[in-house]
Amino acid sequence: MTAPPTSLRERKKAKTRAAIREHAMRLFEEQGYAQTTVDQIADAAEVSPSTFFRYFPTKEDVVLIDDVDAVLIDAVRAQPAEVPPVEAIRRAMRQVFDDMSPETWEFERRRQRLVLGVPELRARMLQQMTDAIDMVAAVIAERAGLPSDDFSARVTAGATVGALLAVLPSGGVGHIEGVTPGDYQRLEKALTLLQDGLPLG
Amino acid sequence: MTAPPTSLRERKKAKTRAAIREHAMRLFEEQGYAQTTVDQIADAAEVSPSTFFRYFPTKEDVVLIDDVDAVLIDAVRAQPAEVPPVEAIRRAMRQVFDDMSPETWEFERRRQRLVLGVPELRARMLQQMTDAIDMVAAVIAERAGLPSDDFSARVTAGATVGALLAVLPSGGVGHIEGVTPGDYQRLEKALTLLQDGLPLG
DNA sequence: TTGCTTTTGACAGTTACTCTCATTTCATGG
DNA sequence: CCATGAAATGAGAGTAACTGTCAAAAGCAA
Repeated sequence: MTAPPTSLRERKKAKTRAAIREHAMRLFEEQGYAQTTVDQIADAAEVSPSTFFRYFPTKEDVVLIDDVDAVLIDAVRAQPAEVPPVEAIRRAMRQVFDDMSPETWEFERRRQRLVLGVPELRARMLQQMTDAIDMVAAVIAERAGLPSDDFSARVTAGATVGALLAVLPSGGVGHIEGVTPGDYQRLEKALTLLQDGLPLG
Repeated sequence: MTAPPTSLRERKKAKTRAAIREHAMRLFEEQGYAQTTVDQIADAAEVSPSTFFRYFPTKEDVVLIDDVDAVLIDAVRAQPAEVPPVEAIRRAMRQVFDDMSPETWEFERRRQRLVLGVPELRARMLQQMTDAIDMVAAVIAERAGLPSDDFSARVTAGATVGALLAVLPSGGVGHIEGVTPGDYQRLEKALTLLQDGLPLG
């Protein structure tokens, strides 16, 4: 994915970053998000609290940094032009999920479980999702040769993301396990439903 | 809307609550959300900071308490059973907006402007919106005589809320004015589009 | 007025985050 | 290999959003 860092400095930075993230995730899982303080994370990762904030602007960001979205958008963009929008998104999704290494998959799973379980994180994830709507809308419009802020492209994007969102395991209920293969099937089914026309009117 | 409180105690509480909210909104508008401290709000409303937190669990909640959603859901539920879901939502929306007093409308406008302009608030508003998805899904299912967690009802609800969300003035862009009559027309147009079938495939 | 309950304010403590400054750690040209 | 500049780190002080406790004040009811 990312080009291997050359200098020693870069390598150290990457290591530190990874260490902070790993210990943070572990502690969150062990004791809960709210119960884990930044100081504890810093201690575990053997850095000072100052350094923690140099790597992640907020405690939330440790779990929220997401590199999947961008990849997905690119995959949509790469679909042949004659494929209609929702179908393109579906294919892109399958492609990205299939290409994901088991470790990445596992990591994403842990991340999702955490984020979905903590209301504050959930909220910020939704924010990312609206950003995703913007990007999806732009791609849909682009593929159709429309201006990037085209109204119906936005509505389509919104409906798509909303449909996907509705299918994600919702908080509160209790048994949150992150996105499982079963969830993935539900995601695809939701898109199919949207494509074939909802029972709306 | 709400039954007039009887005892002196109740009246005082309502007054205090209103005062805190009003001063908070004013200060937020004047100096910005982040620049306004809870202490300042408490000072302006002539209560102690302790009291502030007794009335509102967090600083965010001063602007986030929303009583429109519940009304909307009820309005949807009140539509005749033969009206298809998205159409029912559309009618309910029109009804609720039409019934809103000018003061309520103005207040909502100020509130929306604030919320949409501040990322943290925006995020939490989205959280409320997903709760709305849940409720909308339940109503849709209920109207169709399906179990309240029916899959296609959820997808429909998600797509609907997502479409509406996509049409709201997005942050970042700059000129946020809250929901205007123009925005309302856009909301209706989005629903029409969704009903008539999106250019999806 | 006299008790009882609710509301309030003062205060101390925790935690996430910000800023500043001195020290250490790496990179590099000689 | 070393001197010099740049970048990363740690320490510490400060702010602001909360939380919990306790005693004083205000409404209520007899």
